Amino acid sequence: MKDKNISVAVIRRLPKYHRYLKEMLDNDIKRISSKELSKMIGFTASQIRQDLNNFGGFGQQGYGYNVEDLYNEIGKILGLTRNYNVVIVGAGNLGQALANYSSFDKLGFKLKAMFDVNPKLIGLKINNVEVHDMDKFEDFVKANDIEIVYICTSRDGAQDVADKIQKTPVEAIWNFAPIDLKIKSDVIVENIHLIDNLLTVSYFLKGKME
Amino acid sequence: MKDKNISVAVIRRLPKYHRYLKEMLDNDIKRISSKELSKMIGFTASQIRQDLNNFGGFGQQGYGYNVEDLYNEIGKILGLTRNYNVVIVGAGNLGQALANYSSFDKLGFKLKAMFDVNPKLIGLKINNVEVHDMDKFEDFVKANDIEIVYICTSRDGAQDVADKIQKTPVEAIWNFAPIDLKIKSDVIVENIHLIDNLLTVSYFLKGKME
DNA sequence: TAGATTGTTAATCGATTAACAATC
DNA sequence: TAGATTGTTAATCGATTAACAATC
Repeated sequence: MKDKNISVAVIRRLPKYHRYLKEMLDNDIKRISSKELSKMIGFTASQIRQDLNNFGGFGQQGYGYNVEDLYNEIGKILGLTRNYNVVIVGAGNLGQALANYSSFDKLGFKLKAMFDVNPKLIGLKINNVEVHDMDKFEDFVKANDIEIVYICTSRDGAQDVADKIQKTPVEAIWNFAPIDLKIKSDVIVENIHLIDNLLTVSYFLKGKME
Repeated sequence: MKDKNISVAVIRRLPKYHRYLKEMLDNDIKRISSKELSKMIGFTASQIRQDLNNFGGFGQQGYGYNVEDLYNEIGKILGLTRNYNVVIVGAGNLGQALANYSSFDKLGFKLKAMFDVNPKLIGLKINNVEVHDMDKFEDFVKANDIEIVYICTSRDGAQDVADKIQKTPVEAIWNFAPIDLKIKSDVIVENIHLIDNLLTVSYFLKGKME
């Protein structure tokens, strides 16, 4: 399975396929055609077939796709065949919210520790995971094979964290701070820019009003 | 300013322009050319000029763009010239995190109330905003000219909230539940699908490893 | 077998980039 | 004025959709 030259647009649709297939699986739906799936998921049948064929022929002419097989295949493509060690930096409300999401854990994203600079938070246990002093960050991350860091600090703290991360073997950052991190190494960065998203809401709202 | 037939791709870049221009403004940068901005923001100069010209000629040949003017113009395009009344449904960690973000407030998104079904949360005050019983939702929303609802419930509660919303004049939903809401009316829905985003992280991580 | 539906190629559409005349 | 940089048109590139032969 050589995932070469797959466009980002395709990749970003994969989790949605995964989500819908899981739902069908839970509802005991055994097979699905691109046409039926199209109706549910809102992509064209043609696009669905194109998307899936980037990774291999998972379907069968005249039949469609086996839901369970396709679900598993997409899981594999998304890297859900193993666990990932994770830490959260920033143990405020958002960090705590993420620490409490059991769905991340179920998918294999295993939270090993949280970090903060605030003495009031250090020592707390959130969902059985301890909040450590940020001083311990680099050592902990190196000693525990941490691969992904969720950055839940304020805007101002985020770049510092990114700089520290680049001195460790951490492979990926999931960034919630409203800033584009400057990264020299090949660390993967995926951003959740909440404000950017909220501003599109007001944009569309404004359009509706006119 | 008739924002007609502007593609969504353009719209989703606008908040990033807004963010960078704010930063320049804070750093007393008075003017910027598309070429310089390109270097900072990572879009091509050509794309920047194309994007901006969808909304009007904000620049000046031989000079570039006035940072403050452009910042204000983009703010206007994004609908940041007035306040929006907001409520949050779901007063758990995530709801509380959003309630505490002062940046939303500063941009004009004014949180008027929170709602939950959990008796332990009802009556609490988060950042001076009270958590009400979900029973009061419809009445409150109608009586207080609420335009945007942030849905921070679990997956299972979200569609119920969406159904309730459709019985009110609420115009837009910012949805954090991992589900695609079924909406019959023309309510705007903007999703933050955290899991979908996290799965792209594991996808790219997997690609790196190979 | 006949019907259904995929896999895949070709056509279309839209978005990005390049180029340059207009003009500050 | 000369240099710089926009606004805008044209060219290119990539993504989506349509079509249909292959085949289960």
